[in-house]
Amino acid sequence: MSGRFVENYLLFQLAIVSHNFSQEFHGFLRERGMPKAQWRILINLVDRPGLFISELTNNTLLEQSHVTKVVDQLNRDGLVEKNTDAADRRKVSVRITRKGKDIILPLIEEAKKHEAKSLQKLDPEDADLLKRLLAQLAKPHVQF
Amino acid sequence: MSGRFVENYLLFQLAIVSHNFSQEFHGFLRERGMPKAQWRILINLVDRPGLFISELTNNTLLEQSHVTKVVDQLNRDGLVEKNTDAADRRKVSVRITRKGKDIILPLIEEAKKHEAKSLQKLDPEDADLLKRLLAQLAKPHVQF
DNA sequence: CGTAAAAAGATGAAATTTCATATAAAAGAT
DNA sequence: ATCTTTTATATGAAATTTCATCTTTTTACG
Repeated sequence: MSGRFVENYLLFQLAIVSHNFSQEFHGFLRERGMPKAQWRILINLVDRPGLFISELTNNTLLEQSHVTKVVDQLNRDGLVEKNTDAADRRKVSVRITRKGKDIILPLIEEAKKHEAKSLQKLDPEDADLLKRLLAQLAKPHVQF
Repeated sequence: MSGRFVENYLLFQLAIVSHNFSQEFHGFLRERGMPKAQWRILINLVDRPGLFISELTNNTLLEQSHVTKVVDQLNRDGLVEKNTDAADRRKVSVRITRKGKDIILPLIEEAKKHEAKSLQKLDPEDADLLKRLLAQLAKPHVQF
């Protein structure tokens, strides 16, 4: 173990691993004309009845204004539809369309394959362990 | 465990955890006028005799042209200096200056504190385990 | 109620990041 | 040695992403 800060900075190591995997798959997506922001939004919508812009913002690691813009693009392309919420007319509910599903479902299958390949580097128990550790880290937020 | 793809997509969970931690600390850095790209470059330079642009590109998760631009900015601000390599005059060696160190070292102390706080969510053995798993995942690259 | 404060999204300008390509140097091939 | 290819970095335009702010709607409170 080196004395260098950067090599022992666990959160940077986490960023590296995450980034490397993401880049692999995002490159694949880009070739198919799907930027990562669209991907993240669509995989959140695919098996839910609809989410508000604010919920998408919380779940996609994107900025609110960015979500608004990408959702508008997806809407123009017919992959999602927007509806103002009847109960609270400030809120905008975003729902994936059939066309959107037809596009995203095959890509999700590819993502599963990619994930399986990626995790082959770990013993199966270790993969479960990693999942548990990540879940534990994900929960609260450190107040810095 | 839900049947929803996104909640079982380990590599996205990894992205979420990494992003959340990074955002916490990058927010802190931004308040001190240090964008994340500068931070990443400087922590790679701080305890090494000098790195080429290409090495920084490999170690910072940034694009080559982005590294060039940020290094130029750091150079203008006097935090690093650039020198063409004598042996291979295409290469540019980047070295942190005393001023750069004076700025980055206190921030690294803060990063260590932040990391320690973040990892308090895990048992110490689990933190070591996580580190091991990440190291294992970091090594090769899946050919997608 | 009526007004103030808070919350949800939208918007345009500014900043950042990427992409494609240019330049320059080194390495390889004939 | 000359020519070709590859490698390292730089550059400018384009695309993406963020920031600050605006509008609309809801909530809170006197």
